[in-house]
Amino acid sequence: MAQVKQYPFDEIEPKWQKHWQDIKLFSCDVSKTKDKYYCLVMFPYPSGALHVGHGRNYILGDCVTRYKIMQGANVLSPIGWDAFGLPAENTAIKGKLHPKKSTEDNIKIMKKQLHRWGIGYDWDREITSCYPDYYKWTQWIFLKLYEKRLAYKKKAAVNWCPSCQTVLANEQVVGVRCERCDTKVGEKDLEQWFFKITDYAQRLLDDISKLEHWPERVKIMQTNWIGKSTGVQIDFPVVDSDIVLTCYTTRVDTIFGATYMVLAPSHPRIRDLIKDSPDKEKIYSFIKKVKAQNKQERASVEIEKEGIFTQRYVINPANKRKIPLWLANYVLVEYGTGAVIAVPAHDQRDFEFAKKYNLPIEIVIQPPASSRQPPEELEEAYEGDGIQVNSVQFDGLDNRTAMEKIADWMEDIKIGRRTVHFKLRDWLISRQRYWGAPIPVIYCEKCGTVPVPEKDLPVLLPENIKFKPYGKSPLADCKEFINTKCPKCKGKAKREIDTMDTFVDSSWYYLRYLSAHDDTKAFDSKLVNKWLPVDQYIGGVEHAILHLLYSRFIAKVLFDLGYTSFGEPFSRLFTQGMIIKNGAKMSKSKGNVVSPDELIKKYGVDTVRLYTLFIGPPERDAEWNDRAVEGSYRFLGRVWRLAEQVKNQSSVVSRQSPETSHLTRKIHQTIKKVTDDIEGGFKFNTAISAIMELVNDSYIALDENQDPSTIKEAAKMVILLLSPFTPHICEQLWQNLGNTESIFKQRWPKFDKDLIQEEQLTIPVQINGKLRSKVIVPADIDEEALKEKVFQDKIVKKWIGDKKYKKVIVVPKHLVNIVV
RNA sequence: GCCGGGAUGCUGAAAUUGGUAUACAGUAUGGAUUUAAAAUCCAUUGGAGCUUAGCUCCGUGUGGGUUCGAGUCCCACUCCCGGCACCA
Repeated sequence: MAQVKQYPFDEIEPKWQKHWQDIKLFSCDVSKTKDKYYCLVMFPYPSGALHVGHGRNYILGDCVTRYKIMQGANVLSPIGWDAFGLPAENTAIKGKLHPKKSTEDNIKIMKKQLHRWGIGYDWDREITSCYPDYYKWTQWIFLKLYEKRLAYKKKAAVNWCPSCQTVLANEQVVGVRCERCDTKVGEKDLEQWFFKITDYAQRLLDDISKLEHWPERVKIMQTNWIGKSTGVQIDFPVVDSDIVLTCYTTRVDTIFGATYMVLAPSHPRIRDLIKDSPDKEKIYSFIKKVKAQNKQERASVEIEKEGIFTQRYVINPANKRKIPLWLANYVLVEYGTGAVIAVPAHDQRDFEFAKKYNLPIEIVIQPPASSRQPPEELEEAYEGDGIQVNSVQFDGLDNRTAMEKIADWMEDIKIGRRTVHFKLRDWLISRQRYWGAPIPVIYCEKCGTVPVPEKDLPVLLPENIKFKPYGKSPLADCKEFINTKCPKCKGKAKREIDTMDTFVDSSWYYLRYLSAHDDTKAFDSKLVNKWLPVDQYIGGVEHAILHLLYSRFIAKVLFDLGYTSFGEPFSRLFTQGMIIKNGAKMSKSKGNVVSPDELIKKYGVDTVRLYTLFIGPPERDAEWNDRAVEGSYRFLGRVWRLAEQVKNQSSVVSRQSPETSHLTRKIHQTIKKVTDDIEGGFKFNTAISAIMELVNDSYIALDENQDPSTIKEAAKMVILLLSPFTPHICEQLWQNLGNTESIFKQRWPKFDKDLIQEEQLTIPVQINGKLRSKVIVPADIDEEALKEKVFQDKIVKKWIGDKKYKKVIVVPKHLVNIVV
């Protein structure tokens, strides 16, 4: 336990935090765009007190901000609150505290914490998404999408969370459970508002390649989420009927091997197809059985494939063959057309199904000769490439070529057409909830759906409301809200009672910061075009898909509407890892939350910041270790004492050392290392270890009574280099060294190229690849001189003896290897 | 199953991207200082062996390969963590 204070952190921290406020260190004049730098952290949801895991995000952002300020950039570092959302409403239902109140309380707590952490923001630009001056413009965004026909309403089977009493987007269901409250999700049919993000699927996919400075893993996740596939839609006429069933396949080369067709049990045409079937009852009970298994359950377990014959046949238009029509549980109605053409020889699922129900298997792609088998001996489907067989005019082609030729042929004779398919689905934005931005739409008996005119925004959320544990949205009972006049005919009309998904709020907030209090428009196009895209966006990897994809989508819509001149909102993205405690993500429910407040009280905030940064590479998850915090605390004590010592020595007249000392070189090497580590991508952990080395070397120099002015210079550099990480102690020490201006008005130090190399090098000498000796040589030695030196070495002579060497490999400045 | 990421001391982790593996910390042990403790400072802290001022081998999940030289590159595999999942 640290019972003796290393340095008076409790005095200096509040002092400097106040000072930064007084000199308005972080307020940004956005009219000046020279050297602009927009550093953005994902705005937090006000959930209550922050833990050290949250802290990582803000500390990283703060380090970048302070570093860039010292680089001379005009830095915009804003903050706000993603303040709408379910938890506040759930609290209201349980605790009778109004969401507005609880949200404001939480914001107060978190704001205090951010200040206490010493995180620098331009607080004049603070935004809160649940206030009318913000959500007015969220509603405006909705109207713009509506005008562009990118917002539409449709009835859809949606995920229904019985606990939250709200609809969840497919994307928000985790396993079979609600992302937020972990309740098992059911299904319900409702009229819902959607944003047509699928219209942008291709562009969202294409532009991923423009995101040079995004983590590879995030780009891959988004690519997979959009899930593009190209294939062919083929029409299959049903025998003795005028129904035509359309199938989608990505393997049109296997079409001649189709031996049956399968429909999803909820395919819309089933009723028509089986209305005269003798097995009608059996089929209906099968459908009922499959529908009882919800989608997630069907997917999560490797359940047995089951199916039933419909007693109907379809014609394969490629070869006019009559094939049976089945229903099966492994086909999903949500994907493709809900109808699958089954090729058991070349699709494993079809293969298993065919084996079970004794359906024929026919090979149409011949694998390499070695692995050929007759169909009845196959143990699994062959899904690889090969040569076409049994495919009439396409026999002998390789299947990749055949795929194109067959598609051409089908388009020619009009039995099929090429199509592109995306997994991405439209963004469901309706929430049957109170605590969100009301959807600005009015329903009139005469005029139908009428958008609220822009001049009537915002549609205010009524504050006097009753909260009910279940049932309809609280807005449904609020007559003053619902009853209104039609903007068109002035007749009686009702308001939409759904509110918007909070991802809508967060899909455009980064534009609002530039003109946070402008009540005439959502954002200032001129400013936004100068300041965007965001130079550095920092947030948790959990937002890798939803938030980041929606923001990209909205940015593109606003670009298309001519409001902005950029198609991508964030040019550089950093996703930090989670802080783990006892092997799990910190959460209140798991009871493993580490509160920063106590640690800050005990060690000071700089220690907590330093440890958070030193714990490991920021993009990786890291296990929090309370005891290890003390190491960071001790280090800051060492820095403090070093600065105190050089301060006292400052009066000593420095004697010029004839040669550049080791410490001088170390200073410049450290400046280079720290600068490179920050620029090269958030490698704060190694930057800090380099500073630690410089401190250690300074103490050694002190012990050896080396030139005090050099040691003082080293201490000065330690303070400067450390200042983005531990700003409070650095400010104080900077002042102690006799400076009157804030350290953040200082320029980031530059290193001297000539001094970053050692004057002497220790070159390892290998013989046949094994380390045998080391020679010390001048740093600027040339290859020949180095060789000579090596062969004079006693140990080398001993190893080689009289033997002739075959060759000598010299890696300049690195090593010499002699092959004997 | 597929797609990502990873595996290095007792622990968190470094390694100039193919060039002295384990930097910087943490932990532990011993010592100095102290009436005592805390704090501070010093030493040791991958393994084995030896003829122990030191030296020699082995050692980066496993097995192979390329190379003068591999934690790093190639092939095959095992395990762990994320994401997706009967996607036609």
